[in-house]
Parts: sequence; C-alpha cells; structure tokens
Amino acid sequence: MPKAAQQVLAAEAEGAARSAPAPAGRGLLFLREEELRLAQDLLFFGYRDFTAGADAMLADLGMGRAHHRVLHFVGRSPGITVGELLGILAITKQSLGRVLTPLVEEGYVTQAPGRTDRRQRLLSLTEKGAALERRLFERQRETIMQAYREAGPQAVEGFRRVMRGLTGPDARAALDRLEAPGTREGGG
Amino acid sequence: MPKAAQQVLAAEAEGAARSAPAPAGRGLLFLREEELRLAQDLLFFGYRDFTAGADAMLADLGMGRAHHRVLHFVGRSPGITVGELLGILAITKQSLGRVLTPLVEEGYVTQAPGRTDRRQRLLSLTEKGAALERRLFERQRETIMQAYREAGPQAVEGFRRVMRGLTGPDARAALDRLEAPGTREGGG
DNA sequence: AGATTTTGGTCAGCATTATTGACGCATTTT
DNA sequence: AAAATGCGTCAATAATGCTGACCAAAATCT
Repeated sequence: MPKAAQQVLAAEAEGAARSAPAPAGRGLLFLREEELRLAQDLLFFGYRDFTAGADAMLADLGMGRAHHRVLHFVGRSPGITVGELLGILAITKQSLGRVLTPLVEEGYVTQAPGRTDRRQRLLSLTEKGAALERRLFERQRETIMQAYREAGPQAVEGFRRVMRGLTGPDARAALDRLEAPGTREGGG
Repeated sequence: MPKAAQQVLAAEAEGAARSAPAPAGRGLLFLREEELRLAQDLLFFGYRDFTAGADAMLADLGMGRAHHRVLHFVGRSPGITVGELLGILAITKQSLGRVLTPLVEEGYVTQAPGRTDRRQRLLSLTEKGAALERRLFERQRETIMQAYREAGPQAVEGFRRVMRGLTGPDARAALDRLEAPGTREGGG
C-alpha cells in the first residue's frame, strides 16, 4: 500500500514547520504537526456526532440547531436579556430573531419586561420549553456520558482544559459567567 | 447584581433531575448534570472559535468551511476517491460536488483516474491547493497549540480520549484509518 | 453478450442558518 | 429635548445542507 509512503513523504516535505525534529522536546511531541491535524479531525467528527442526535429530534419539530442553542442558553440563564444572548451566540439580531420569535410564539420561551430597564425582554423557558430542552439535553447527555465514562475523570479534566483553551476571550468570559453559579455545591 | 440569584433559583428548580445529591459516587462527580451542560457549552464555544480563524481566511477567497474540509481530508489522504471522501464527510454527493467542482476548476485539487478502476477519480491537492491548505492549517495550528500548551500533555491525551468517545462508529473507523499511517515513527 | 451494479456527475428545487443595511418603536440617559 | 440603548422587523444575499431524478462510464455478475 503506497498510501503510508505518501503520508511519510508528506511529513518529510513539511519538516520545516516542526520545531524539534529530534526528541529534544520529548514532552512536546503532542505539538507535532500530525498531532495537531489529528485534533482537527477529532473536533470535526466529535462535534458533528455530538450534535447529530439532537439535530434529528429538532428536525421532527421543524427546528434546527439554532433553536436548540437558544433553548440551551436561556435554560442555563433564566432571565437573560436578548442582548446578552446575542453576545453569547455571537450572531446578529436578525438571525436570533428568526429562531427566537417562533420559539416565543409557539410557547417555548417567555419574555418579561426588565424590572430596572423596561426596554429589556428577559427570556425564560416555559414548562413546554424546559421540557423540550430537557429531552434534547438527555439525548446529548447519553453521548457525553458515554465518552466521559470511557475516558475517565482525569481525561475529562483534560478535555475541559483544552476546550477552554480553544475559545477566544469573549467565549472564555461567557463560560466563566455560565460556570460561576454552578460552582456552589450541596445547595440543598 | 441580581443575576447570580436568578442562576441559583434556576439551579434549585431543576434539582430533581440530578442523579446523586449525596457524594455517593464521588468518582463520578463529573457526570453530574452541571458538568455535562458545561461540556455542551465547551463544545459550542470551542468548536466555533476553533473554526473562526480559518473561516475568515476562506471568506476572502469566496469559500467556506466545506471547502476547507475537502482540502483538509484530501491533503490528509492523497489519492482518496470521491466515495471515500463522501463517507468521511457524511454529506451527499450533491453537497460535495458544489465545493469539489470549483476546487478542481480553480486548480486546488486534481483528479486522476484510478489504476484498477478507471471510474474512480483519485483526488489530490495541487501545489496551489496544498499551499492554501497549509495556510489554513497554520491558522488553526496557532489556536490548537495555544490550547495544548496551556493545558499540558496529559490534558491533551484526555481531550483526545473524550473527543474520540463523542464520535460514532463510522467516524471512529474513519479516524482509525486516518491515524494508521501516522503511527509509524522514525520511518527514515 | 447482456443485465446489473458501482462510481461519479449533474439538474431542479427546497430548508436552515447566517450575513449586511436600514428603519421604527419604546425607553433610558444625558 | 436630544441622544443613546434595547429590541423587533423588512429586504436581499450567501453558504451549506437535503431529496429526487437522471445520465454516463466502467466493472461485475449471470
């Protein structure tokens, strides 16, 4: 099979891009080009298959991934404003409106005027919305739990560290805000 | 800021869904609902920001993420057939055609008839295609290397294990095929 | 040889998600 | 009163995906 040979040649050809051809930085082997390309593969396949299950459920309801994201983040932060949600999703108002308006009309999400600023629409899930979000979550939970169990707690911690490292400053800040209320334990 | 209060209330409200309120399965704390929701967040933000840089470069060339995927997997497996590529991407022939045909026409990808089966089009990158793929790769490499360096080798291994666990059987098989030629070391 | 299957390409039509730019309304701030 | 903010909406456009149908060339089975 000449395929392996091709790969080797390709690896040689781009050797200039590598930092240490000798095992000098042995602890940095994971930074070799092949390792980084593998990360690309993993992110593509992993993300795709992670979302596949929920996507199928949503399709039955005439919704898409964008609806799920709204349900997810509204459920995660009840009372979130439209502006905050836009900041998290990093999409335009129009794109959000196209999914949010139907979600409100069909009774998945409620809008309440802000207490201090009545221009704001504080978003929350209705019971119907929470129920759908939960069904979607449980579908994805199976996938994540399976992966987490196979990999083990230590790998999970590593996964989190790397994923967080992939995010930009804005997402990092959003993550911190989302996590902050969750760090408390034994709350009941 | 009353926001934290909202979050706490929300957490209380759905407490019924948690499996183990007591630290009975202490080694399985990472399977708590909050941890799994965090994984959803991380995958969303991480994947989005990971692809953002390359997306911007592609937009300048009138291309999108789908073009990048073709360049990536063709570059990873020179001589791959259209059918194999379809299997990896898990999209329809029509969807692939819309990005592959322009890539061939604009000289990024070459098609060569198969040796044993002349119906096949064996796909490879031209020099132009390899150069573009490399530029895109180097953009993403910065993101991954940054995350990998921050997280450390052990975390990287965990990341890989979890991501692989998220993939379905088909993607797992594709990953194995992609990795296989890379496991050889010191092949000089 | 003839029928069937496989591989690949293409056409027509449609849905989802995203974009930019502009405008309008209510409300808050200056 | 004027400016800024928060939100919704209109119009137009783009990228990516889908289904269904159909065609051509090559391989394979009977």
